Formats: sequence, structure tokens, C-alpha cells
Amino acid sequence: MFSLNPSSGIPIYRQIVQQARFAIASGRVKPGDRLPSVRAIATQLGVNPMTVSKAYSTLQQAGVVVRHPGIGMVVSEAGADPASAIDADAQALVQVAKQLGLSRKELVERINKQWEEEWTDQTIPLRRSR
Amino acid sequence: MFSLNPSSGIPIYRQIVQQARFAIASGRVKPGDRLPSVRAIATQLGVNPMTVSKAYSTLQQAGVVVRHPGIGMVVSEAGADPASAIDADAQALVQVAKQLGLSRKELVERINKQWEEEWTDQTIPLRRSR
DNA sequence: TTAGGTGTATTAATTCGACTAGTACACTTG
DNA sequence: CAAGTGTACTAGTCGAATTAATACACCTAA
Repeated sequence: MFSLNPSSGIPIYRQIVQQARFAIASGRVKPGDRLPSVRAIATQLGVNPMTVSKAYSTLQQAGVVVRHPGIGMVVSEAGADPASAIDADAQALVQVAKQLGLSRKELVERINKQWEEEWTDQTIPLRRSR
Repeated sequence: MFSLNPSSGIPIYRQIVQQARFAIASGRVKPGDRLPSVRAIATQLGVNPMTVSKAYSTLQQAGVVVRHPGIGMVVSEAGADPASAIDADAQALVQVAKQLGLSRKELVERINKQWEEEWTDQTIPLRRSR
């Protein structure tokens, strides 16, 4: 169920989080289902159980899974909603926007604008002009 | 025009960015105006010119100022718009949302919801009785 | 009860990127 | 050309993030 990409540069525990999220979002794992045990994953991937535990803690904090003592991690109802995955980021953005004195409308406008703009990758325009 | 708060924990170059942004947002510095030279600020604050340069590079990347070779950094027209300050964050959020398969409408809905929710600090709803 | 399963608190080692500075350079202006 | 502008390169430092080792608390099922 899980696999690692060592050359990706993405931390192990985040890879696990991503794959679990995807498995849930795609319906391959449904609410009520159990995720593999910490030790099962740790053994399969050859990593420390704590690393897997950290991934699970992250998922739990996000409300994707719930810990059932003695049983394991179970996918929650709310966790199945992909939209919940962006709540943390959305909240951060809203906070910054409010801090800048933007109105709700202005923020939404900005979001829409960004949505339209395709891959113009305006993140790395370094390059000295001239 | 600039001052440092060593105990704030905020990196020097970010403090400069913040103060410059505020000076512009408040109208104390208008589009077309020149910002103090790298060396002037560096001397006044007792820091390395490169540190100030990094602040200016950040502002330039954000489109707040434009470099005029041989002259210095000049406040741009678009830079005066506070909304531009959130573009980077907005783009990041949009990218994640798209990756999760959300529609534009769903994302905006989520934003609106976050906007309403006041300081209920919903970041730690853990705890499961069971 | 207890053997075997679950996740995790604590601690420590390590890695890695952010931050700052020293120096030298390219460039424009007057 | 002299004096001003910002910056590329390089290097050092520091702290947070990541991973692991170990021991523990808890629950389930026989």
C-alpha cells in the first residue's frame, strides 16, 4: 500500500501522509477502514516505527483518521472529504489577507485570478534583466 | 526610515521588507519614489549590505519595487496594491487545491467558510473518547 | 490473566536550509 | 573616470525539521 521515493527529497513521513490521503480520496480506502499498523508499514518500508507514527499523528491532527486504542488508525467520515485537506492552508491565507486589510471579496477575486493563470510559473523569475 | 528589533526573532531582511511594505501601504512612500540605497541602510542599521540587498530582492520579486541600474530601487505602480502581497500564497493554495481535484467553486466555498469562522482556533480538535 | 497486538512519549543524532556577512564585480551616472 | 548603484559568489553559523532507538501505556483476544 505504501512505497518510498528516496530521490524525491520529500520526507518519509510526508510521503506516507500523501499516499494515505490519496488512497482515501480515491476511494481505495473508505471511512471505517483500518490503515495498516505502524509496525507493518515500518517493516515493509524499512524505516523506524516512530517515523510512521509521525505520519499517523499528522493525519489524525488533520482529522483524516481517528485513533482506536488497541485497534489502530481508522479512517474518519470527515476525513474522506478532500476539501478538508486544504483547510489549514486556507485558514492561513485568510488570516494574512485580513491582516493586510483585504475584503473577503478582494481575496476571492485574487483566488479566481490565480486559478485562471495556468503554468506561467511566476515563482522563479529571478534572472537579471538587462 | 528603518529600525531593527533584535529581540523579535524576525530575520533582519524580513523586518526591512515589512517596514518598506508598510511605508508604501501607508502612502508615506509613493510609486516613483526611491528607497534608500543598500549601503545607506546597511550603515544605519549596522548590518551587511547583502542583507539589505536580500530584502530588496524580495520586494522586487514581489513586484513592489523595480531596480533602476545606477539609480536604485524605485517603488512600482502595482506594488502599491496591498493585494499583491498575497499572490504568492494564493497561488500556492490554488496549486494544492487543483492537485486534490477540487473545483474552483469548492475552493472559494472553503475560503468563505474560513473567513466567517472567527478565532475558534479549530486547529486542535483532537481527543477521542470512544 | 496474559501474550501479543496497537500507537507514542522521550531522547538524541543528524541533516539541511535559512540567515548573515566578506569580498569583488558589473553597471550607470555626471 | 570617480563615485554611486545593486548583486553574484563564497563561506560560516545556527536552529528547526527529520529520523531513529528505546521503553512505555494501553487494548484485545485467548
